[in-house]
Amino acid sequence: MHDPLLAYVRTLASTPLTESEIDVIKQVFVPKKLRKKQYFLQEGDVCQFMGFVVSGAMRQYTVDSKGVEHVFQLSIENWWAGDLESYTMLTPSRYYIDAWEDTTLLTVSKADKYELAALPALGEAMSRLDQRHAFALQHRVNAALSLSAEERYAELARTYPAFLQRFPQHVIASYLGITKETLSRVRNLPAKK
Amino acid sequence: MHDPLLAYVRTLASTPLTESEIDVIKQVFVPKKLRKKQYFLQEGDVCQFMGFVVSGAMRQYTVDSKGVEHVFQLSIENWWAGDLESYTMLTPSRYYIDAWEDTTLLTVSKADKYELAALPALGEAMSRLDQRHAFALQHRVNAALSLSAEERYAELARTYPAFLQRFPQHVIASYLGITKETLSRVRNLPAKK
DNA sequence: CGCGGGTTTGATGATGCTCAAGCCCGGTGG
DNA sequence: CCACCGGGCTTGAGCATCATCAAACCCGCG
Repeated sequence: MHDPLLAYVRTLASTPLTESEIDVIKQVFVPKKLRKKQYFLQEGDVCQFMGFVVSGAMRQYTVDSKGVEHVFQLSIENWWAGDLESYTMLTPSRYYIDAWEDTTLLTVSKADKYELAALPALGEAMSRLDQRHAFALQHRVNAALSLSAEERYAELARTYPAFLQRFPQHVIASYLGITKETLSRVRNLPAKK
Repeated sequence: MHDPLLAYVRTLASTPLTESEIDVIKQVFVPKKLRKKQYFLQEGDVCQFMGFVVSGAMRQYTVDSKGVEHVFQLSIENWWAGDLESYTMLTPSRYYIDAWEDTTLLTVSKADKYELAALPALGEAMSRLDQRHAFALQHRVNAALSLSAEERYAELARTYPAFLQRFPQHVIASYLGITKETLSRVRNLPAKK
């Protein structure tokens, strides 16, 4: 059950995990199953848990005043799900998070996460994780501000091709900040060149 | 010289700073002055220092294949300057960073930053800093993907009004991902309502 | 067979970009 | 002192990109 998470943590840590560290991880990460379409978080709630995706696929999005969904984050195996800001600041979230497929998560509360951070190897792993997260966001800001729809799609296809297999186009389109019609055209035009 | 930085760190830490912590900070943060237009970092270089802005204003931007500048980050007093990804991964940066006004920085190397992180109060402060940074990026991704030019400008004016005083409109426009002409129109239209 | 979810295609329109011109204003040098 | 220049801001006309709305299609499934 916890194996994918342990493997993941090992890629982040600079030292091998000790037995006791492995025990703590198994203890604080509690499994949770979500059915397709089931909510993990709803707007207005405080995000009490971060979830490591063991299997399945999830979607994090806002709903604007016109009722349109704006996908902010997609998560598949070996990614995280949760609203980090709500989780760390204990503020109500602006996001919905739900399962796009039946999904298995390993969830950890904020208090337990502090316990983890106290262990040297895991504290280091977590700060690396936060860094990676920040870098990914940095790239997305860049892409969103300075690339066209076609370029953004090409970049996604290059960087995270797995997403394209797992989510339908209208979800991908929203993630890219464009409409499904535009995505459809952008995908088909290059084929005709 | 270091007072603004110490005050800033105190807002991040949960415990008062000890004498020895203050000493370490004064030791590892070395002052640097930049003249207007002077580079702090150039594309292709590895970012060796992060800089805390004591006075002045700085600009971080990429230059695309057509020679157009895309402003990614603006920094004034009590903000940081530097390419965090290049700094932590030791990879060549895609950014230029230069001084928009004459600027005084307190710079810290990566090695010295690790020394700081080892002290409990400062390690905590730094991880909070990283978190804040991530939250700000998260908001920007949202804004870039789901708001119009007018809405993005309004949000900036609300969130960081100080920027509007310190940078000319064409710089603000680039930061928002729009052209200076569009920004000019967006600013003047609401006035006529 | 019909239905729901997803994708495609077309017509139209809004938003924002490009290119070009003109204005304002604060230097700087004759 | 004034003429000029550069940087910044504005305005306008035309255009590209992308959104919207609507219709049709496709296909897996009850």
